[in-house]
Amino acid sequence: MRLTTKGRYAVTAMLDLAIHHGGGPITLADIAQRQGISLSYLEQLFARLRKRNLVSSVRGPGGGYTLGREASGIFVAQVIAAVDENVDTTRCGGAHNCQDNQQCLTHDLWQDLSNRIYDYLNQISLQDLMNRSGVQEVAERQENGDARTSVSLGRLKAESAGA
Amino acid sequence: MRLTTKGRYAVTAMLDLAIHHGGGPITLADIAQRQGISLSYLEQLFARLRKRNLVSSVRGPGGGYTLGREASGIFVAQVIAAVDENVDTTRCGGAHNCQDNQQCLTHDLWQDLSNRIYDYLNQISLQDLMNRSGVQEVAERQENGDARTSVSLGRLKAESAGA
DNA sequence: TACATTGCCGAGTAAATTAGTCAAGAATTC
DNA sequence: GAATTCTTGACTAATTTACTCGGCAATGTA
Repeated sequence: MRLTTKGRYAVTAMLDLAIHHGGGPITLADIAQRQGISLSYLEQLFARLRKRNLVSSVRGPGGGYTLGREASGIFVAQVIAAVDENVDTTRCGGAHNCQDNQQCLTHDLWQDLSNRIYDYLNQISLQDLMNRSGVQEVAERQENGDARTSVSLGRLKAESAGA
Repeated sequence: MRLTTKGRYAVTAMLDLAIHHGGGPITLADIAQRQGISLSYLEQLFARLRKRNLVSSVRGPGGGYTLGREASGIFVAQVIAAVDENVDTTRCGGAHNCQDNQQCLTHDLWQDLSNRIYDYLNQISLQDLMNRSGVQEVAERQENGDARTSVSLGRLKAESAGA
């Protein structure tokens, strides 16, 4: 399993979406501001999330993104896989041609590890994350705007969000 | 836990060392040839492994590397940590300042995952890997030279190894 | 003592990836 | 028709990876 900031950003953004779910679509600008992620970068990530039906979008004023299905049916592994495409730790990507068309010495080790990481992350849903102790507190702090100091706002123009 | 080819190379090389242990030091040139890793790159990795006392070296003709301690006392996590320095999946490296000096929304998730991966890899020794079913077969194939076709030999000059 | 062998070290580098920016356009609502 | 929001694609700076290259240091053997 490749674990990069790309995947982290995606999971964080999806969790933000899950937390603010219910009151209509959420704009990427909001997520960008709350989570301190560049808007343009989020756009790229959400393009991939949308292809996998993990989110659905509404255009126009009042538009934004909503979860593609309920939070309990979206798993962390799916989110990471959507943005990282490459989801294993082997050199060969599951094939056995890591070295000169043969299996390398440590192939099985990485294969096992990949499976374990995947299984772990594939059992944690966004709903599970929401229920965790720390998450609600952090979310509330973010809504109060306490964490929007040094955020890179990208091409965000109006700060009409009040706050 | 950062899992890159760098760490994979290191573990593979260490396992090669463990397999060929007992008959005096092993040269990096041998490992490079058997495992299809660039010699100069191996030198860099082994410099770090040596700093952590995972290997010890002997200079001069007949010299090379030996394991720093017995194979059952060297764990995969230690090898990866030695070459990758950065051994966690959080953005902040265990501190809680992932976002504007505050903890980001998914901090705990990555922290948990890091711990799990670490625990898993920290319980697997080189000896364990040697005992695995596939490893011996692959090692034998490599010793017969079956896998030295398209290897990049780096600055290896003489092929006096006689195959 | 010469020299061949091996490790040791630091600088440099091409390719890939990450983490973005920028600009234009399409759908939708007011 | 104007503002808002998603959609798409091209481009780019910084970083990391996976090396290469060259020279020096230690050591064994002739």
